[in-house]
Amino acid sequence: MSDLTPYESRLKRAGLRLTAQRRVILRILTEHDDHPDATEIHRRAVERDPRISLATVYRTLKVLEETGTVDRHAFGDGPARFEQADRDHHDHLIDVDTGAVVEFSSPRIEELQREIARELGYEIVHHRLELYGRKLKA
Amino acid sequence: MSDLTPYESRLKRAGLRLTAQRRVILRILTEHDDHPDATEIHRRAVERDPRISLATVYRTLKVLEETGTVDRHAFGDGPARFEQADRDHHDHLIDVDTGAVVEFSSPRIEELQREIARELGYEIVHHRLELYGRKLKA
DNA sequence: CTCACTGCAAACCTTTTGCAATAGA
DNA sequence: TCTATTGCAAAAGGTTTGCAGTGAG
Repeated sequence: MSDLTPYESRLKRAGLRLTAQRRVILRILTEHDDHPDATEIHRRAVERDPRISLATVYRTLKVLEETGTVDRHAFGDGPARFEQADRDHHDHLIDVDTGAVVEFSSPRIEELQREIARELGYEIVHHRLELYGRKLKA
Repeated sequence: MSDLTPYESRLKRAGLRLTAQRRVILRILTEHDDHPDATEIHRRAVERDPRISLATVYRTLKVLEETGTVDRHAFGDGPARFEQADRDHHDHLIDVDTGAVVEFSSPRIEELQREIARELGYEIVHHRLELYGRKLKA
């Protein structure tokens, strides 16, 4: 009851059960900080506990998304990809050749976005900014 | 041979056949300027020519995308949505309550994007900027 | 002891594809 | 005529769901 990670205690606070499967999935999302899709998360999860089904991975990801623990992204048109949510806000640059994801943030752009939305009569709920680029020759 | 719209002659220039189905789909995309998905385009197409299949709509959209005639968007996580490409570049603000799409453009943001990419060692191939917002009380 | 959660398999939704028939050029 | 394009139906890929069984609290 006492050796809970911040993520685990957040689940409990939300009134959700802390199952073995959820523990494993949480650990996968917090240990690496890449952007795996559900299948990849399932693959990693099964290594640690072969009883975890893909359906549970999807259900858990949905729950974690709803409690604000993970962010869901849809880069390009492939499957959704996930990352833990708690860190600083950032956007993504995706290498079109390799699929690599580089994170960045620009307070100036954020500010311009709010400005534009306000001019159009809107308040921003969330946004999506993705740059798709190719590595420059050095 | 002479009464072709700019879009139709562009197809011919690309060495593609100008079929009745493609004419209808082109007309749907140029007449309205909303952002319909493939099913909606098919629905509108069948009103004009019941022989058009959904498969053809998808194939045509792919061809039109490749020739730079339409842009494909993936707002939120639903089906892809399409619009004609030829107009000025712009980004989208999506009303989270109604699904309405407002277009805007910001040269300043574009410039900042290029700047950021360059700093990270990348050249931008394309980008996606979507604001999801809620109408302000007036 | 309860009912939230799980695994399994089937269903779903969007999009793509193989194949034989059709129709632009 | 020649082959790009089409319709149909089946398949593919990602994600969700119904149901009966399991396990966290």
